[in-house]
Parts: sequence; structure tokens; C-alpha cells
Amino acid sequence: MTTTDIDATRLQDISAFDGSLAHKVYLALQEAILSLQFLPGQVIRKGPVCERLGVSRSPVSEAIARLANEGLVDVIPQSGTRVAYFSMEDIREGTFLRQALELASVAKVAEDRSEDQFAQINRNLRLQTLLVEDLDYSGFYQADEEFHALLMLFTGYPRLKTVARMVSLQVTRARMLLLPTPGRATETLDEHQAVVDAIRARDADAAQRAMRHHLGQLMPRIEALAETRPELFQSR
Amino acid sequence: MTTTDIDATRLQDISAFDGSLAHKVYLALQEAILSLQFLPGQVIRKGPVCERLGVSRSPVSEAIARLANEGLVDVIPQSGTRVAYFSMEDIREGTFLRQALELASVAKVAEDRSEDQFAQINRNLRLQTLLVEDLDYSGFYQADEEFHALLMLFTGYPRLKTVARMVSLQVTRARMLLLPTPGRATETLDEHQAVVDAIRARDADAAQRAMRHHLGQLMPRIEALAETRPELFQSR
DNA sequence: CCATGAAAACTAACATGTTAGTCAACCAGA
DNA sequence: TCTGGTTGACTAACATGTTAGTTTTCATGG
Repeated sequence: MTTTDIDATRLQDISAFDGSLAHKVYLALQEAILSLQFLPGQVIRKGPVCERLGVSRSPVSEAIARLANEGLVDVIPQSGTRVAYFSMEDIREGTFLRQALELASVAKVAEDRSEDQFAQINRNLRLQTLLVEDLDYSGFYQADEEFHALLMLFTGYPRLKTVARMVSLQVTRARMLLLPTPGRATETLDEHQAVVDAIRARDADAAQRAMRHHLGQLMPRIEALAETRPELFQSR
Repeated sequence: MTTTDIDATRLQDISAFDGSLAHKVYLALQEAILSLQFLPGQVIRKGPVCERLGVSRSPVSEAIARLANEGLVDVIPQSGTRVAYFSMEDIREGTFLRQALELASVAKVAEDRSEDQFAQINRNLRLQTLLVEDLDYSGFYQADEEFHALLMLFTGYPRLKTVARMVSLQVTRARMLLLPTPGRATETLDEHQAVVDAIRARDADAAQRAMRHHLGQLMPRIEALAETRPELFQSR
């Protein structure tokens, strides 16, 4: 009973965020789910969440509705809400959608980029190199995220990043289970380098190939997780 | 005052839909916005909507929140909600996102399709031919939609269609302004034929080129609208 | 011991009351 | 006439009360 419930005290204080109350609650819950502080299958009860965050049920309901829309929670009508299990189908689909958007982005950027934009991308890559040398994996993860964010930003389409993030939320959550290793970080660096080289050469086709290869490295590593941590994958 | 308000009586009865009340209200409002029964800039007041649909403010609020998330309405905090103006930037972005997803889909389908799937696609194409011959543009529009829906369905990724629809809602709305012409229908048919030919040959690359060409026909026609109907485009 | 079903307890969904932010109309003063 | 501030009406956002559907519990009969 209690073991299947989330621990609402692990929600971070919402005063750190801005926007409407509902949006703050949404961010707090999403963060807890993505960071696996709330585990798949655990039940989210509005009461404890309201109590912990000091808000009423309205903003919590709205937040949960958005999470349900993103597939991070399953709402059982008139019954309850639980953290969604990992689903290999969802993750594969998220990867496919993400790749479609990344490939289109990198091709456009390779063709249209300004010199200044390329300089920013290249600067980020050099930062990545330093962080790998320092074995700063947390920093590297952040720089990696920013690398992809920069590419999307430079398409000139502001919603792209948001959409890409949304379609691959399940993938993002699964990535949390992957432990960083020196070997993988070095490989990632090389793959990013190939993407940057193609962008430098304004070779859209090569950029797509490099990006496709880079993104293709992720799924096999996630597939392995289904064996290692079967309890997190949908067993219903 | 009243001329800038939506006419809530034009909302269709929600008992036709299923799901939660909030979902029904969402569908009714979205339909009214996409079909241009509610025009850009018009103010949506919860009161009249509640009255018309016979529901309370809760489901209406949730519906509006979703529409705001999709960019179909603009919510001004503590003040009001209005139907979003057309924005060329949004439409261009929606087209880009849609194309990214369509290209990835058609490539995958060209590679992985079963014989039965191809037969279904081909059957749809023959239906399109008949409808064009009959000058049934409404039917042709529907078959066109189904053509693209089939391709996405056959990727095996169920959310793809939903995501593609969501990212290109603004484009869908803009398409409502385009009058169907015999010439364009015939061209569309030829473009679809090229896509199908490539899928028949399992040539992913050719399928992408054909689809890119097909989708590329839309933007110029929409661009022209900004001149014809400037009052619908954002003037802010 | 197990099957069964009634009822209690709990939940999301919905309705309604309340708060606080926004905006336009109005008025005073220049 | 124009400017700047004040006020009041109106709104979304939030809080809370209510309803209806689901699940679990537990007594009863086999």
C-alpha cells in the first residue's frame, strides 16, 4: 500500500520555478519522474502532493493532465494516477521521432548556418573536449544536451526544441539509467566531431549521416536495460 | 465588443463526442477554430461556452489549456483568451516539423512495408483517382488525409500521427483557406503517384524525394494567403 | 477454506465559490 | 486637447465543495 505510493516529500520546492502555480507543479512532478525519484508503477495521490507543495487540487490536476498527455503518467478514470512504466515501444517511437527532427535540423543548419552560429557550435564542442578530459560526466551531459539544443535553436524554429523534448521524454528518462563511462564519452565526442565537421563543410548529407550514426548508438544501450531492470518495464 | 467575441452557438453539440467532458469541449472548440467558424483575434469567454455546452468552467478551462498548449489560442493571464492569429513563422515551422516526420515515415514504410500494406496504400490512391474524376473535392480531401495517415500508421508508431497532427495544426487551419481546384487536385494525384511508385520499388530515397516535392507545393500557396487575407495574420 | 456480493472508502472528474491581476473608462489637472 | 492616475468591471487562476465511478474490504454462505 504505502510502498507503491510516491514519496511526495521528495518533490522540490516549487517557489524555485516561475509561471502559474499549475506550471510550477508540472515542472516539479516532471522532474521527479524523469530523475526516477518517482518510480514506474508508483501511485500519485493528489492529497499528499497538494499538502507538500502547499497548493490546492486545481493546479495539481492541471499538471497531471499535462503529464498524462506526455505519457509520463497513466490516469485511470475515477480511480488513480500512476507513474508510467517504461515501454520499449514508446522508447523506440520516441527515438524515431527525435531522430526525424534531429536529422531535419542538422541538415538545415548545415545549409543555412552563419559563421557566428558555427563558431558557437564549435565552441561547445571544445568545451565537451575539456569536460571529457576532466572526467566531468555531469558537465559533459549538460554540454551534450546544449550541443543538440544549439542545433535546433539555429534552425530558427523556436518550437522545435520543445517538440523534440516532448516526443522523447521517455527516452530522456531511460537515459537516466545509463551510467556514464569514459569510453562512451570519448565515442560521443568523436561522433559530435563528425557532425561539426560536416556542418563546417556545409555538407547537409554528411551531417545527416553523422547524426544518424550518433543517434543510432543510443537504442542498443537502452535495449540492454530491459534485461537488467525488468521491473521498470511494463509488466501489466 | 460583441463583434470581437466568438459566437458560442456555433459550437457543435458535444454529446456527439466521447471521452471526458473536458475532452469533448476540447474537440468542439478545436473544430470551431480549425474550421474558421471562430476567427483569429476573436475573444473566447468561458461563460457563453459553458452555457452553450451545458457544462461548468472546469472542463472548459482544461480544454482551453490544451488549445493554448497547441498554440491555437492565446491566453492573456487574468485577462482573457483569444483565437490565435495566423503567423507565417508558426506555419513555416509547422511545415518543417511535419515534413521531417513525413520524410522519416515514408522512408521507413518504403523499406519495411508488407505486401498487404502496399495494397492498402495503392487502393487509397485508386480511390483518389476516382474522386478527382468525379470532381468530389471534399471526398478527395478526405482521401488525401487518409493517404498520409496510412503512411504514418504503417510505420508501426501509433503516436506519430498524433504528433504530426499536433505540430501542423496551424497549417491545417491555413489549408482551410485554400480553395480546391481541378488543376491542383490532378497535380496532387501525380505527386502521390510518385510516392507510391517509390514505395512499390522499396526505394526509400526516391520516396523521400517524391514526398519532399509533394509537401513543398503547399507553402507557396499559403504564402499567397498572407497577401489576400492580411486581417487573419498577426498584426501585433 | 474459498467464493460472492454488498457496502464502505477512496479517487478523478466536475461544479461552484473566491482571489487577485488586468484593462478600459473616466476624471482631474495641465 | 492631452496626460496621468484612479477606480471598477471583468477575467483567468486558484480553492473548495460535490458527484459518480472504481476498488478494496469484509461479512456471509457454500
